[in-house]
Amino acid sequence: MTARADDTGVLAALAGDRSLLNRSSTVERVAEILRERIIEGLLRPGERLSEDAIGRALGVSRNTLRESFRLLSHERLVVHELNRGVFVRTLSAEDVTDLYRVRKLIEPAALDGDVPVSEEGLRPLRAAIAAAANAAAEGRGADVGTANMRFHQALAALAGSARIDTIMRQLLAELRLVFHVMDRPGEFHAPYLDRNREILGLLERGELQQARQALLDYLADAEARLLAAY
Amino acid sequence: MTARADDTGVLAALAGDRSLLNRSSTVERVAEILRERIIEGLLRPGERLSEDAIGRALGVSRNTLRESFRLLSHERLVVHELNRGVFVRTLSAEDVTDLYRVRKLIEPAALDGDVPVSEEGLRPLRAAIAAAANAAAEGRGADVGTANMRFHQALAALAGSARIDTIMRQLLAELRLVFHVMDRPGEFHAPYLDRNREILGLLERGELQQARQALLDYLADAEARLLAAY
DNA sequence: GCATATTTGTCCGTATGTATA
DNA sequence: CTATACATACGGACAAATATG
Repeated sequence: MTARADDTGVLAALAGDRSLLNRSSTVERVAEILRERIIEGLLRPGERLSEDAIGRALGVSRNTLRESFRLLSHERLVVHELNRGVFVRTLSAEDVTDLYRVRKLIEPAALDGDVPVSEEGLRPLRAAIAAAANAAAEGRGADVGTANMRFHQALAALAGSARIDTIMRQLLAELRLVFHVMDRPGEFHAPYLDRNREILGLLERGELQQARQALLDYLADAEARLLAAY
Repeated sequence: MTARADDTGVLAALAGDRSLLNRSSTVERVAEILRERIIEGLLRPGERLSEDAIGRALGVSRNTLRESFRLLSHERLVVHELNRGVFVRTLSAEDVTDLYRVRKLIEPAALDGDVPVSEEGLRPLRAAIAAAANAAAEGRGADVGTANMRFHQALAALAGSARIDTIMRQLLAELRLVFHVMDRPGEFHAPYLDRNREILGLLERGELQQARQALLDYLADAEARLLAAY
């Protein structure tokens, strides 16, 4: 932070917020900020996002902010109601069912091949497990969830498809919205660390079919627990 | 649904004109117009969409138009290049491969169950076949393609998932971009009318596994022919 | 149910930065 | 390198819809 402050500080002073290094538009950066706030639960489901208030808070014009809103609405993180504004999405039990229907389709498919998972494929899986273990040891429940999702993102990535990666990323972002209407979102993920570890172990030993079955069990269990909370 | 109908049903009846009678915003209507133009090939891959020219042509302000562009860029139909504008997307051979990777994942999955396809599920499939046959008989090649895609959209819909429907719709829209860089897009679809008919026949007879295999053959064949054209 | 205040939807003008002929 | 065209972003305006007292 201190090291970067020198570099970006000068550029930021000269070129406003848009530095030469940062090749993204204000619209995209604002969308990124809001996306993060929503995913972290700082902006809670059902909450209205006021153009005036948020535009003022972030120091951007209404027009710019509205473009960001359009991006987020396309990601299903917010809903846009005509003449009423945008609201953080509130998911229904049917949404949960549907999200898991797609997860059960996409994630196991990544393990359908007969060839063992490559070392490059395993690395992000191990990293996610390690991050989850650390977060759990330090009692950071929310971070356990984040690492957990990174594990499953990495699982889907084994399919080697850019579009599947995108689909999976959006599914997991939506799923975050579910956690934020639960009582104790932090506790939800804890039990799954071991199950993910088991899946990873099976993958390392090349037992793809068992890994696939363990994954299916995991998904069925997680879905059932989420639905029970609704 | 029925339990909530008392609360939301009344409200929906009063305020629901929004979703039924009409009333999408200008932004969405403009996006819809552009989406159609792109899908039909009137706006060709690589073409730049000038804010000024299109805004003037459609009679909307640049701010409104830019919001529409954001939606389309999120659908991958256009690419947004910073400070250069938006362009109709041009797909690569890798894109084709990736699109079919996802198709091969999603479409056969809709036939994975053991239960025969319901009558409601078969109806849109038959309608699509009939539309394709009509278009073929009248030499409307482009419409054969449209009907063909509707058939596969209906196939994916058998999964009963709103999100899969959306994913499929976007995949097929992207795929249209591929056809528009080919020499004779109209001719591409003609041979597949019979194959779709075959799939439908197998589904009607409840032979799901054979239908699934025929579908996989279809997809492999279509992918190969598209890649050959690249 | 009404009158008022607030907020969104849309358009316009403009200043600045960026890309390109 | 300059000139030109264009995108980016801002702020103001006003009508229309919605929320509030």
